[in-house]
Amino acid sequence: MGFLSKLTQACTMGLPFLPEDTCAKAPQVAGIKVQLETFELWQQFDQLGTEMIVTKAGRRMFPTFQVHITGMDPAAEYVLLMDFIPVDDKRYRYAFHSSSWLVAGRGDAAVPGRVHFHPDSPARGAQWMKQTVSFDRLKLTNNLLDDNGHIILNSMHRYQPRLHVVLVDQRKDSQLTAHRNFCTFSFTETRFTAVTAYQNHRITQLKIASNPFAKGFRTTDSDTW
Amino acid sequence: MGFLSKLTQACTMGLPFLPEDTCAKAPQVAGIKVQLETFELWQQFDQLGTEMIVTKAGRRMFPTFQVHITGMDPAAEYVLLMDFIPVDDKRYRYAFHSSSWLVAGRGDAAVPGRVHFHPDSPARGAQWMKQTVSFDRLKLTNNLLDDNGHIILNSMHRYQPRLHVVLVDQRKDSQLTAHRNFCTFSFTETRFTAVTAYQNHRITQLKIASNPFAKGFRTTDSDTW
DNA sequence: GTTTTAACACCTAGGTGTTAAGCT
DNA sequence: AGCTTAACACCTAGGTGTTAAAAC
Repeated sequence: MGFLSKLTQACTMGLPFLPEDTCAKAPQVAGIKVQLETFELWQQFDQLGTEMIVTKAGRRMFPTFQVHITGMDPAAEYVLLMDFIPVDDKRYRYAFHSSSWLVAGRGDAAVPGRVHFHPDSPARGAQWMKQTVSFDRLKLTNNLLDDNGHIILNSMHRYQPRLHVVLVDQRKDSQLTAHRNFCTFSFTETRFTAVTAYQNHRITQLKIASNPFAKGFRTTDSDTW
Repeated sequence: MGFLSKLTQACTMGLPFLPEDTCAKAPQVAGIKVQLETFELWQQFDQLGTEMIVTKAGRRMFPTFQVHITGMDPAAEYVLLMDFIPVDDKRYRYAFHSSSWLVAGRGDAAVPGRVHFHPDSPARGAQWMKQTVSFDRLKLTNNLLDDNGHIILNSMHRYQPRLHVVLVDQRKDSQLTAHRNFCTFSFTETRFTAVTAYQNHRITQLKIASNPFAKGFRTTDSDTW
């Protein structure tokens, strides 16, 4: 089995969600620090209840998940990838009259678990640390039969994005040590509800105000963010 | 020294230009066949004397260098890269009155030799063979101090693009066998003169007629290609 | 009634040759 | 004179929320 296949398995199967960063004790990953970029923007969305559009063809996230990394071994090789785990086993619906989310029953059947490898992977620590690492190519879809490698999510369900930093072990015949030499980072500010159409109008307005691609919908009064 | 550094050195230094494809006898590269895509278009340009624009910021090639590959080991890993070698040691100028290229003296000082790695490298044979491999991200520049990793060329000089297919040897502590386990392919139809502005008006017309990005300059009479 | 889809106008981002000015 | 540069209008390609219709 190839490296990526093994890694995919390891990352989608056995990893429990932990609210804090988890690092193995291997010297080349233990010291890694990850800082969420555009943190203030994520916070603004989070306070309103972030929503992310999912479409059949795949939709980018906004805000984009991007991080600044320190503490890697500059010469060592790492793979960076993201996955999304359900926050709970509930389905939600939005009550427009009260402008709030309500639990609408148990979660739907789990979708095919997928991961998104950062396209620069694998690369050396020096490269990852040189500048902001952006996952802007990542797309979300609600198409269970998606054939483009996009992340599949259930609409009206809540998800927590996670970042995994995996050390590529160069030693010949080493068992892939993905279960040991990796770190997992999650930022609770990046949680969101997957939707096919925006529910909370204030989320729509914040997206329009902050996403350059939505500039066409800006009015003078929504410019103040 | 890293893999790519070694490879870069190996490819820019010691490789003599050969008009025919050259393959080492290693079983995983000896059977590789490479077919130039959009061959007819390249031929049309070649018959007129292909010109490629070079700019300070970097300019794509048109036609794009793209190939279809067969005969790889589907499970083996390969790196694909391109370089450009001078066809001769001459400088050219275009005689408008006779619509032909003339030798204008000896070639200028050689530019920094660079290679362009296909961004999907390294990847398995199965991946490379699955669909057309396109080098559309490759850019040509005349800026000797270019900092973007673009291919540096002398304007008014003739060049031959080359494709190198390098087998990535997975064995630990194997000396990098780039000097043995690789193939080089060149297609004489892809030779061109680097220019900062088009010289032959028929080349301009064929570019306008065939490059979608130049559609704005099409007239009804140049549509017939 | 709620959720999803597809077409759409309006953007960003960047690839074209043109053109006029600048360089040597 | 020959060659190069930079601004430009006009494209391609694709990321936005909107909207009305469709699906369930």
